[in-house]
Amino acid sequence: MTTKTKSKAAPALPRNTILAGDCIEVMRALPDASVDLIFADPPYNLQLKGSLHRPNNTLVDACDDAWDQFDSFAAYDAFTKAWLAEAKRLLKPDGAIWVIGSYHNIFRVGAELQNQGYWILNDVIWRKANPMPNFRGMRLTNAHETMIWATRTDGAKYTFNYEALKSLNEGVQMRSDWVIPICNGGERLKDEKGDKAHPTQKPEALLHRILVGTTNPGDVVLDPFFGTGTTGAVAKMLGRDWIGIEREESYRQIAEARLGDVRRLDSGALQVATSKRQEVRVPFGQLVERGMLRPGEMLVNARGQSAKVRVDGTLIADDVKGSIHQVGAKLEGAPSCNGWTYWHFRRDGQTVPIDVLRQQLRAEMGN
Amino acid sequence: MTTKTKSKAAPALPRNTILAGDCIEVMRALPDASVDLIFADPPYNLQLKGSLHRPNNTLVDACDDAWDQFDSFAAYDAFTKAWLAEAKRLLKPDGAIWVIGSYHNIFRVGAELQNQGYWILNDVIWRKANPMPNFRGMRLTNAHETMIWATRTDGAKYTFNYEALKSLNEGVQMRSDWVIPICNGGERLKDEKGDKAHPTQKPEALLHRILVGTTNPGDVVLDPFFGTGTTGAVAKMLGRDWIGIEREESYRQIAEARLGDVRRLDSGALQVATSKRQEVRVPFGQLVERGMLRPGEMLVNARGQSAKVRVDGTLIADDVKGSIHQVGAKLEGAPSCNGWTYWHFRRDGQTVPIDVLRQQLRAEMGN
DNA sequence: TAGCGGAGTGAATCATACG
DNA sequence: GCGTATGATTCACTCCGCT
Repeated sequence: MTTKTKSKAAPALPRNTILAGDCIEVMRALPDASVDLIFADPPYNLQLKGSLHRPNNTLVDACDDAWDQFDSFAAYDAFTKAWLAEAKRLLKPDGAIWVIGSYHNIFRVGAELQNQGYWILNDVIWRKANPMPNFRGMRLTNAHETMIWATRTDGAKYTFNYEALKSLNEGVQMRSDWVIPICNGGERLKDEKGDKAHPTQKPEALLHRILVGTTNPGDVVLDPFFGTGTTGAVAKMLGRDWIGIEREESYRQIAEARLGDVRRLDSGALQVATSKRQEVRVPFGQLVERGMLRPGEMLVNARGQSAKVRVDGTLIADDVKGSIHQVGAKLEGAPSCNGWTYWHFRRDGQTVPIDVLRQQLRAEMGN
Repeated sequence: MTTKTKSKAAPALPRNTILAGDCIEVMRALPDASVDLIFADPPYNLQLKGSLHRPNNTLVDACDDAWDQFDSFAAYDAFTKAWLAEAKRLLKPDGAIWVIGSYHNIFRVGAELQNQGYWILNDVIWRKANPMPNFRGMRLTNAHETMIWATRTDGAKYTFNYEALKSLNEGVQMRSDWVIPICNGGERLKDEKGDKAHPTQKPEALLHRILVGTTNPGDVVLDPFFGTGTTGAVAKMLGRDWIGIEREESYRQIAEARLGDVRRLDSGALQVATSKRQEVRVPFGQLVERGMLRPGEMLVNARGQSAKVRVDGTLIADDVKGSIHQVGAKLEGAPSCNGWTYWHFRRDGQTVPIDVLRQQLRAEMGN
C-alpha cells in the first residue's frame, strides 16, 4: 500500500444504487479496495455482442470453423480477463468473489481467476431441484450450475460464517452442493406482457446463502451484471450495502422498482450463530489469580492422570511442565490439545471440565 | 484430415492390456482414430501445503504423491495440452472423452478441451454420498468432483444410451449430478500392509454409469491414467475392450491381478441395483432462504410462547438461541424436541405447524 | 446370531493472535 | 515480518470385537 499522491482524486464509492453502463467502464471509475464481496453472473453466450471487444481487428475467414471457434473463445477470454482484473482492483485485500456459470463458460472463468492470482476456496454446485428436462434425449438433463468462490489473493482472511451455514443446514456442515429450486412462481419477475423479465433470473435463496455465509451486515456487495437486481434485493434485506452495474435500461427499471419494495430486516433477525473463535480469549492463569482454582489443586484427564496447578497458571505432571495445552498434548503424544476441554477439576465429588470456569469468567466479564 | 502417405507404418492397436510408461509417449505410439472412448483421471495438482489432522488428532492420509506435483500452472497446462492433443488424435471421429477433476485442475482442463476443439456435451457432478468433512470449519465440505463429457469435435455422432441411463435412474431421465459413494470397503484395493493401494481409486459405480451410458459392447475404451485399473475392470465386466496406460509399476501389478479376476458378464446380466430414493431431509433454514418464513417472523408454541426466526435458520426466544429443536427442548426443559411439530406460524389469523411448510417444500422439490 | 459400540478413514489447496 | 503459543475442529460409512 503506497501513499503517494494519485494522478486523479480517488472517487467516492456510491452505495445502494444502480450504475448504468458497461460493467468494465463503470468499474474503472470506482475506487481501489472498496468492496467486500463481488457476486458476478456474467454472460456466457458466445454470440458476442457489442460489449465484447475482440482483442484484434482481424477479419475472420468464416469458412474455417475451428479458427472461428477459437476466435470466439479468445474474445470471450479477453472480456473475462478485463472484468476480472477490474474486479480484483475493486476488492478489499480480504475481499472475495463469487462467479456463477455453466459448462459453456465456467472453465474459462475459473482458469482466468487462477491466472490472475485469485485463490479458489470452493467450487459450489447449484443443484436445481426442478430443472428443465432435455426434451430430445440427446444428453443428460443439465440440472446444475457451477459457482466459484475465491479470495482476491492466496492467504486473504476471508469472511466465512461457518456456524451460520451449519445452522442453515440443520446442524451439519454445509457441503459444496446446494439443492435449491430454480426461480419461478411469484418470485419470477414478469414484464407487462407477462413474459419473464430476465432470461436467467437467479433465485433469492441462492444469494441468501451466499451473503449469509460470506458477508457480514454493513459489508459492501457489488454485482457487475446486475440484471433485475436479485443480488441487491437480498443484500438490502440482509442489511448489506450493495452496488449494481447494468447496461440494459429495461432491466435497470425493473430492478429499481424491485429494490424500492425491499425492506431491511431488523437487526435481531440479522444475528447469526457465531463461532467460538470470535470469543474473548481467557488466559488459564486468570482462573488461578481469581481463586477459581487454587494453586496446588490437582486436575485430571479422562484417563485419570493428574497434574498440579501452579501459581503462574502452568501445570506439572510428573516431569512434564507447561501450559494446560502443552501438558495435555504431551500426555497424549498428540501434536496439539485443547486443555480447556481436556482437563477437569473436582467439586463436590463431581468431575467438571475447566472450560466451565472459563465460561463463568467470560459471563462475569460481560462477555 | 490429409490422406498422404505416412512416414511410418500404422502400428496395430493393442487391446485388453496395460501399457507401461508415460501416457503421452505411449499414446504417441498408438494409431490414429482407433479408440471409441477415453476416460481420463489426470493428476489434480492439489497444491497441499501442510499436514492436516482430524479433531481427534489423527493424521489425514493426504494425496501428496510426486506424480501430483507440478511447478506451476504453466507446467500443468503444458502437460494437459500435450496429453489432450494425443487423446484427440487417438479418438475415432465420433469418439468421446470423459475427464474427471476437482476445482484445482478442472477449469484448466475444460478450457483446454474447448481450445483444442473438443465439444462439451455435459459437465457431470459426482456428488459424494460420504465425503471427508472440512475438519477445520474453514470452507464448505468439498463434497463433489466434476467430470466433463465431450466429443472429439462439434457435430460428432457420439454414443448415448439414453434409455439405459433412464433405466438406471428408476425411469427418470438421468441428470447431470450423480450421487455415488466414494470407493471404500471391500472394493478399495489394499497393499500388503493393509494401506490403500492407490490414493485416489475411483468407485466402479462411476465407471459403470459412464460406460453403460456412452459406449456399446465391443467398443475400445482407453484410460491413459490407469492407476489400479478401475476403468479396465468395469470395461471388461461390461464386454468392452480396454487399454490402460500406467507409469508406476506398483499400480500396474495390482491392476494386472485385478483384471485377471474380472469376468465378463453374460449379456443378460447387466441389471444394476439402484439405490432406493430416500425421503429428502429438509433443513429448517431452507424455509427461510426460500422466503416461506421471513427472518424476524415470530413462531409460537402451544403455550403461546414465541421465538424469532433469524437469517441463518436459528431461533431466538429471550436469551435462548439455537435450532428449532434446541429452543423447543430448552423451553420445555426436555432432553429433545421435534421442532417441526412444536413450532407454529400465523397466516390469515390461523396458527399452522411449520411442518406444513416442510411438506410443501418436499412436494415442490419433487420428493 | 443379531445387534451394538468404538475405531478407522476418505483427491483437502483446512488458524490466528500476539510479541 | 516471523516465530511461538493458544486452542478450535468432523460426516458417513465400514469393519471388528464384544455381548
